[in-house]
Amino acid sequence: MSPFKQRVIQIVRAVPRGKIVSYGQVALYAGAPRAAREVGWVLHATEGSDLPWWRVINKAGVITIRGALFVDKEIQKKLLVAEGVEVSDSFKVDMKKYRFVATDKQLREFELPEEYIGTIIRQKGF
DNA sequence: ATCTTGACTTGCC
DNA sequence: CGGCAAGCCAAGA
Repeated sequence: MSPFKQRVIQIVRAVPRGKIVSYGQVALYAGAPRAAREVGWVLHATEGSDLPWWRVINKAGVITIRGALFVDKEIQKKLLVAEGVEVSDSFKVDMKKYRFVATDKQLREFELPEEYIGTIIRQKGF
């Protein structure tokens, strides 16, 4: 398993109940700012594990799950609603309200280079 | 090695 | 807002 995958898993696990992160955000925390699509790939590949994959959606706050065999938008919506996250009929979530932002301490636990953490902190919006 | 395919993002109308 | 093209990068074929 690649280090990237390991980090993605670790990061997603750090997302608390009722909170949401975007793929790009996870990619950023994982040290690969432009690897958002790979995050989706990793989640897909780890289907069946205890990973809270449903807390990862796209940046616009929309559930964009595609072509999954055993999971679909409805399932994900249900899982989120069960945690107290409001999901609209068009599968949209209020990111401003539910977005999870990693603390400095957590970022350090992700074992990223010190200067890279500075880069992340400098990033205001995603 | 080369080409296609995404559970994505960003920028430009 | 909404649609579209390009960018990105790992996996599979």
